[in-house]
Amino acid sequence: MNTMNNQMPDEASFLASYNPSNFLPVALTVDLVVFAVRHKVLHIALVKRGAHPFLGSWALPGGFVGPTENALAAAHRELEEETGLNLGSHRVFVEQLATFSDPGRDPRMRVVSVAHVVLLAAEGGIVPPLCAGSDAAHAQWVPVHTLDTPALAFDHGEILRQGMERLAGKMEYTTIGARLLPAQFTISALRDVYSAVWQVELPAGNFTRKIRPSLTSTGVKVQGVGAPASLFTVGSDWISPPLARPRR
Amino acid sequence: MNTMNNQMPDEASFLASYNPSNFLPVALTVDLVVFAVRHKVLHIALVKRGAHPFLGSWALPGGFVGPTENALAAAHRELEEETGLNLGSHRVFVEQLATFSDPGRDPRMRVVSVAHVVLLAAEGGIVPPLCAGSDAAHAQWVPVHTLDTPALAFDHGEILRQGMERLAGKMEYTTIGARLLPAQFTISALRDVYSAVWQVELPAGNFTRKIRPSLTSTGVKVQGVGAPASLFTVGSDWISPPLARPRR
DNA sequence: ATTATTATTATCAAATTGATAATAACTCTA
DNA sequence: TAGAGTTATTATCAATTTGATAATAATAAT
Repeated sequence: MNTMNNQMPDEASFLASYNPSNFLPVALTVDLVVFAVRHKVLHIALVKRGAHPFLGSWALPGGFVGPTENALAAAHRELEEETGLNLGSHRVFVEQLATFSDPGRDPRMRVVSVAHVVLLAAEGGIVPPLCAGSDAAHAQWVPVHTLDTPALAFDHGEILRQGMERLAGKMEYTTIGARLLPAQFTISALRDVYSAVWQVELPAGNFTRKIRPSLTSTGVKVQGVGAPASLFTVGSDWISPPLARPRR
Repeated sequence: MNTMNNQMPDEASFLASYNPSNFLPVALTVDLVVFAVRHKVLHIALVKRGAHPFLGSWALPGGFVGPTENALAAAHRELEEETGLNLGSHRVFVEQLATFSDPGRDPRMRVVSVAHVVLLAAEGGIVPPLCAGSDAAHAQWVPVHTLDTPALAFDHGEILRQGMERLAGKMEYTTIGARLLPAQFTISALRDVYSAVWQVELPAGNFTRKIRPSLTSTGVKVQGVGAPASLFTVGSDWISPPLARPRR
């Protein structure tokens, strides 16, 4: 078998079969829609751009995918680098959102970005502060529901919109909302997450009745303002039947 | 304003700010999971590879994203080129699935692929035949549920798995299944789509009761083997409350 | 004409829902 | 320390929805 010398003709036939005149290398990046619930308000991590284009505008954190990593690994790495978060000491959840590839989305060159949704667990409503990343950009938590999304840099407003829809939608039929809380949490804290994301108040009694089958009680109780509440962990990733998101 | 000469320093600072040592150009492709229901059986379009690697294996249709098109446009173009389908004369639905970027997914070079789900409408259980594409690869409809997915080329088995999960999942809460049928269809035909995708028989009476609010009757009736059935169009993209997919 | 097949509507007990209240266990404040 | 206020959890119940099954009707096949 000719193992040594078929590498080159192989790649040549590969390119030929795919019509090389249509082939152009692109830069691959990741963009991160990082959510956290601070004091019952849904926030997103944004960086202020320190260079043209969109100098001074808010943008999503992100960066290039390296030659030896996939997009998911790049998302984890950039999360640390751009926000200063120590992933070893925080609960984070990352999932791919969608890829944005319009030829003109970056005015400088062909940049294709794989957007990700990141959920950062808050402890008692407190979220770790963000530090300026490896580039000088200023990073900050910003409330999402009062944000002027069209003012974001590039197509980041549309990415954020899709990220919010993904989070809100998946919270109907999965326990993904618990990723915004510590591993052990009260049902009320989870209900506060739903209120922050869906922007509605859910009746406590019925919420407990419907979410309970997806949770596992630890038996431990914690003191709050009123009666003590049990701590739960996620028992199932699925909520069946799904919670109905009240639509206006 | 220095519009003319800040292009170069701008791009330089862009690259610098993103750590250029981690930057590597990649080839961007699309892969297509093309579904159609033939005679009540869910099929997928596959091409037989005519070159190394994976010579002779089944693979998903796909190809490079051109310099002036986004991934969605490339998906439409490659669908025509690789399967010989005339998009002007068939109902097709295309939506992005996910992006696959593992460094080793193609042994020849760094290829990042944006996978798409494509739904092709069958007319009376008949699906247009596939022709060999612009490259010599042989294209064919293959029943999905009896397919040895791990035997597919590259990571196409995993892409197919995610595509099937997307289709089956979205059919719980949207009328996307109707995209596998002509614009006007009977409730029974739609139920057959659900049976083909979910691999379960759904009771006819209850299915009608639950799907009806999402459909619009045309008033026209068609003759089949039994009683005449009304033709419907999609009235709403959403099914609320969702249909419960029976799980084993 | 009779039988078989299918679409559609109907029926009904069981399960689920939304709304509301009851109860219990705590903190806060005077 | 005795209310008053707050919250978690369970309970209640009428209204709605569900799954199962049947009834009805309209056609083709024999």
